[in-house]
Amino acid sequence: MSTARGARARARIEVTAAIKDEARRQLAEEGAAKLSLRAVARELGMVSSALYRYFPSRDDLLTALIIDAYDSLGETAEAAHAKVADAGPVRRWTVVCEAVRDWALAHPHEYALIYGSPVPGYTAPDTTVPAASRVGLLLIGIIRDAHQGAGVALPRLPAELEPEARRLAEDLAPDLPPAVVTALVAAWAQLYGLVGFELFGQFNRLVEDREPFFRHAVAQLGHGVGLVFPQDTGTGGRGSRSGS
Amino acid sequence: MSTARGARARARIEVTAAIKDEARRQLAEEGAAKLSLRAVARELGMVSSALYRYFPSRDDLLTALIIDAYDSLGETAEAAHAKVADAGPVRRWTVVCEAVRDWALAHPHEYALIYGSPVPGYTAPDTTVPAASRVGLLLIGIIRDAHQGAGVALPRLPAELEPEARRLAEDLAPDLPPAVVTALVAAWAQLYGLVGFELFGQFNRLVEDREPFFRHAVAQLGHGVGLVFPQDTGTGGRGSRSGS
DNA sequence: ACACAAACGAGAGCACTGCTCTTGCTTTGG
DNA sequence: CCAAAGCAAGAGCAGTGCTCTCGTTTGTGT
Repeated sequence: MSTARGARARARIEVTAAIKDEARRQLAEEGAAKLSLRAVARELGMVSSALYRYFPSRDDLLTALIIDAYDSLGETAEAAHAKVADAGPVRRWTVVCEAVRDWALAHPHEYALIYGSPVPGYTAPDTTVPAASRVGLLLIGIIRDAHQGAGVALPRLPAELEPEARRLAEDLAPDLPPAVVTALVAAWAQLYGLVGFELFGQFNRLVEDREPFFRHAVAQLGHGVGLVFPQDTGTGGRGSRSGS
Repeated sequence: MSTARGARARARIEVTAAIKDEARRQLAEEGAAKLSLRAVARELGMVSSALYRYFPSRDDLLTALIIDAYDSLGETAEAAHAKVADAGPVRRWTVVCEAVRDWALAHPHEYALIYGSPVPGYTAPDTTVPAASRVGLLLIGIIRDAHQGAGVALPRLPAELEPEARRLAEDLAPDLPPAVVTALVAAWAQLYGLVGFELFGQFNRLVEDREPFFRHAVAQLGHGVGLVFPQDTGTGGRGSRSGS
C-alpha cells in the first residue's frame, strides 16, 4: 500500500502540527515563559508524557516555534516585497521594513522569542540560521539592485573597519562594495532596535504617532545604506549649521 | 533612643539588600527566568515564605532589580561621560554610547531584563521611568551642548512628522529643534538595536571585529542627530554615485 | 511599666511545572 | 506471523510561586 508507512507517519505529522498550533496559541496569548507543556497536552486531550514522544523537551518545542516564527516573518516580508517588486529600491526598502514592523506588532510574543532576549539558558541551534536569514537576504537583494541601477551612494568607511567590511562583503554579498554591506548590517540591527523599542513599550508615553516616526527612521536607515530618496534631489537642508 | 525606630528598620533594609544582592547574583548567572525566590531564600538561610515579607511577589523583586539595573547603567554612562565632560560633543557622544555597550556586555542578563523582551506577562510600573531616563537625558544634554556650540547640522524632517516632532521636543527638550529631538529618539532606539543584536548573538558568525563596527555605527548615529564629525570637514565621499 | 499591635520567621500545604520511568496496547516491517 | 518499534497513559520526583497559620519578637502609645 502506498500509504503503508503513511498511516502512522501521517498521524505523527498531524499530532506534531496540532501540538505546535496549540503551543503557538498559548505563546501568542501568554508569552514564551508561560508556555506549558502540560497545558498544551491538556488542551489536546492527551497526557503530558505523551507529548515527549514528539518533542524531547520544552526547549525543542520552543525551537520549532522559533523556526516557524522566522519563516512566518520571512514569508510576510517576501510577500510584501513581491507586491512592489517592480518599484524602485527606495519603495521596496520601505515596504520590507514596514512589513517587518507590521508582523512584529501582530505577533509580539513570537517577535520577542526570536529578537528579544533569548529564552532562559537557551541558545538557538544552527538549525534556525537559514530561516533567520530570509529578511536579510531580501534587504541585500534590494540594495544590490539599487547599486546596479546607480541609485545608491557609497557610504563612508573608516580605515579601521576595512578588514571586517571585506569579511562581511565576502560572506554576504561579494558583488557589493564592503562599505555598503557593512552599512547594511548596521541598518539591519538598527531596524530591529526601532521595532523592539516600540514593541516592548519603550516608546510608551513618548512617541505617539508611531507610523510616521517609523517611516522617517526607516528612510534615514535607507540613507545609511546609500539609498537616494526622491526628496534628496531637491534643495538640501543638510549641512546648514545652526548657530548659537 | 535615636535608633528607636531604627533597629528593626535597619534590619529590614539590610535584609532587603541581601535579598536583592543574592537575587542579582542568580540573575547574572542564570538569567531572569531561572531566578527563584526559593533559591534566594535558601541561599540566605531563610525559609521562602519569610521572603514575602520583603517582596510581595517575584515580580516585585524583579522590578526592584530592573530599577537597580537602570540605575547601574545610568551611573556607568554618567561616570564615563564625566571623564570627558570637557571634550567636544562628538567625543562625549561616542563615549556614552560605548559605555552603554560595555555595560551591556558586562551585565548581559540585566540588560536583557530591561531592554530585551519584557518578562512573561509583566509590564514595568511607572516607578522605573526616572531610572530608565538617565542615559537618554545624558544624550539630550550632549546634543544640546552641540547645538549651542554650532557643531550640529539640522536633520531633515518630513511634514507628516512635524506634529509628533513638536510633541517630542515639548516633552524632552523644548529648547531644541523638533527635528533634532526626533532624530535623537530614533538614534536612541537604534543604539539599543546595535547593542541587542551583538548581545543576543545575532552577530555570531557574522561580525567579528565588533568594536570598530560598533564605533562606526555609533558615528553614523551621531550623523543622524546632526553631529558633525572631524572627518566630515575633509573632501566628502558622499554623493558619489556608483554606476552600472 | 504594661499592654496592644504590628512585624517577623518558620512550617505545612496547594496547585502548578518539566521530566522520567514503567506498564500495557497498537501498528509496522522483515 | 511475530518481534520490534511506536505510542498513550499513569505514577512519581524534584522543583516552583504563593498562601495561611502559628508562636515569637519588637516597637509604640497610654
